[in-house]
Amino acid sequence: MSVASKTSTKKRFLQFLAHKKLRITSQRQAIADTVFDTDEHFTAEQLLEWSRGRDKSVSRATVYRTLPLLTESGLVREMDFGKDYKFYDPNYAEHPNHNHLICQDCEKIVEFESEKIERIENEITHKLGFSLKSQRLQITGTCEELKKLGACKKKC
Amino acid sequence: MSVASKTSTKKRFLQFLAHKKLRITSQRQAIADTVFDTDEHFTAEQLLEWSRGRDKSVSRATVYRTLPLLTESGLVREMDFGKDYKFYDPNYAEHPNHNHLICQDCEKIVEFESEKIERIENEITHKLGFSLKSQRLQITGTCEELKKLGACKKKC
DNA sequence: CTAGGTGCAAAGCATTTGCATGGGT
DNA sequence: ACCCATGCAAATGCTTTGCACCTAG
Repeated sequence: MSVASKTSTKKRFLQFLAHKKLRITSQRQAIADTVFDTDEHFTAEQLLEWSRGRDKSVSRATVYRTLPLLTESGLVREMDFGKDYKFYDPNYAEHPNHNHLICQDCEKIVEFESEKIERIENEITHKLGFSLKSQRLQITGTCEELKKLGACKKKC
Repeated sequence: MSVASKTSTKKRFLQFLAHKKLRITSQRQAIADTVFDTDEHFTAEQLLEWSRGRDKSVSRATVYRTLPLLTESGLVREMDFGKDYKFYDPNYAEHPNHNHLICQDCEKIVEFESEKIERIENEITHKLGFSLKSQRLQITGTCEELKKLGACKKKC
């Protein structure tokens, strides 16, 4: 994602705060800077660590109190990959319908989009009498081909 | 699901235990009876409660120690609907590729299958250099049509 | 000024685990 | 008999919260 779009995503978050009449504190700015400066999925603990790198005064409590604001704004999405802790994905602002493919060996995560799947999902949802609000598709696989190419960096 | 198929699913679990040279205790039987006697998704706490209805001697620890065996057998699947606790789905023995549609208002859950989506998932996974092992698709929506028909029983 | 925000530490809560006892095989 | 499985209760680890102080607006 471009630097410009990331910057504007951060701006959108600050606007979200303003709209809810919430204060723009230095801690919230450090957290927002961190979140919208990366494409990576992160945990609360990582977000704390990275944010403290920018502003020592960020506490664990503030990180946990800010995460719901981030997801509520629609710019970050909570993800569950079956671990004890949650992951957060900062790429929903630009790609609200993207999906995840996870390698069960090396835990590499690839994001992808599919208009075809979106269309079928809408069809089915409608046929069952619902209106689609959001969707999550998670595929688990093994990156055998990537292994051959030497592109799977970790445990493969 | 028919009574007969549920009975045979339970048998498959007992065979799974035998195959792993694990003991068939009264507690494990009570838990298996409970799990394979329902089509409903359940939590660890519910499973404990229901199992104790059959056998007072079932403890919370045993339930938590049995759940991994159930998922490992492939007959039950761990689900995450974004709550603090996990749900378990006992319908994977018969429909290993089914998906979930959840009403965000009343939390009603509908299961569905789609060959088309399965095909596209396989295509994409292959194109990205992976072999598909499993998939989870979860759609969140509102059951407006069900509301009109009066079929949405809860908060709608 | 002043209500909302923060850090700290304690609390919560689902899940896991150590240990002594019990029961399949 | 052997030793895996169990119940109990304590421990774990992520997340939440109460409280007194602080600070953005």
